[in-house]
Amino acid sequence: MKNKTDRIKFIRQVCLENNVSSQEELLSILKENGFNLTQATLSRDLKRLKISKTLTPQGLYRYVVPLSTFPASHSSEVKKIGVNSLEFSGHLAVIKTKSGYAGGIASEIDSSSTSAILGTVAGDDTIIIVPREGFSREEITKSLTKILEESEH
Amino acid sequence: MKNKTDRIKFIRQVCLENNVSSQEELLSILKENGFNLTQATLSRDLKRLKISKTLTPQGLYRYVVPLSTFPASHSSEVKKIGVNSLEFSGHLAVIKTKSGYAGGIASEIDSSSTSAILGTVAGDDTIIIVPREGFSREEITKSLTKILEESEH
DNA sequence: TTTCATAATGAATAAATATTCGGTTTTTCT
DNA sequence: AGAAAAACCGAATATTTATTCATTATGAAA
Repeated sequence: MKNKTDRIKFIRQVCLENNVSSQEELLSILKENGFNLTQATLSRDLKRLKISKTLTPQGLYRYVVPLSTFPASHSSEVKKIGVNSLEFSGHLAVIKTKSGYAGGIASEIDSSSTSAILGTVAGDDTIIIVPREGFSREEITKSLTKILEESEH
Repeated sequence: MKNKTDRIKFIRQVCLENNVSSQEELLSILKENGFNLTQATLSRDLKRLKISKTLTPQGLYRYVVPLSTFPASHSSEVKKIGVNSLEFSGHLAVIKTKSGYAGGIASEIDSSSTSAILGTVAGDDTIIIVPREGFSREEITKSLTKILEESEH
């Protein structure tokens, strides 16, 4: 019996690589691969992954993985080298960095694809961060902290 | 009694402007506006429009109109290569692109001289778009869709 | 106009998906 | 460790959505 993390990853993988069109179908694939669960759990997993059924241009149904989902992890409290400050203005967040660091750090943020952050643009020592609507400053801060920690090793 | 074409247009409009989360809800909006139909027909209409229920980052369900089904001046259904998504946050719009494409696409937007868009800045895979005051999200979406389609040949 | 084909639609139903409920396990906090 | 809280999950169920079936409208061709 495999654990939840593996299952979630596997579901994501299957939806990326195959053309799954219903939960029943996905469920049987999962069972073939040794994951034992019910449709109820699968429905919840899909919700966690924000995977939803959409229509292809051909009019077929298909589960698609949004770009912004990622496997979560835990945090301590280290701070990224090069980052000087994080401050909010209106609904934007701004990170000030050492000169020349902005681009590199911004791309780490981009590649983390946390759902809290819609996108970033960087100058030389400044990163403008556009949060997704509905996320609080606290949530944004948490996400950023986590990202900047994780990239530290 | 209004006709099918009007109804379809209206459905798209409502899904763009409101946060509809079920067919029942949409149905009652339609009825309030003089459209008389059943859930069966609505389901078919949504399928025609390729509108599907997706999950917001907050975990709420919502019907969304795909970028590619907007009525364009030239109705090529082609979506701009490199563009992954368009989303709004506050009064800004953000386009996510394939890595490295943001600059090129942003300059196409800049040179389009649409009155709806004040300016853009681009990172590596993100374009932040600053709309002109007084333009709705829908108008911005339409403008962008048109620009990205037109630049396709 | 009549005929034939096609599209549109609603009622009923099937199919698919989300959630509630209760029990269990896991994590967190002291 | 032990209590409290939170996460997890299946069974059953509620809800939501797609489709089938039958009927009526629409339109094109003879």
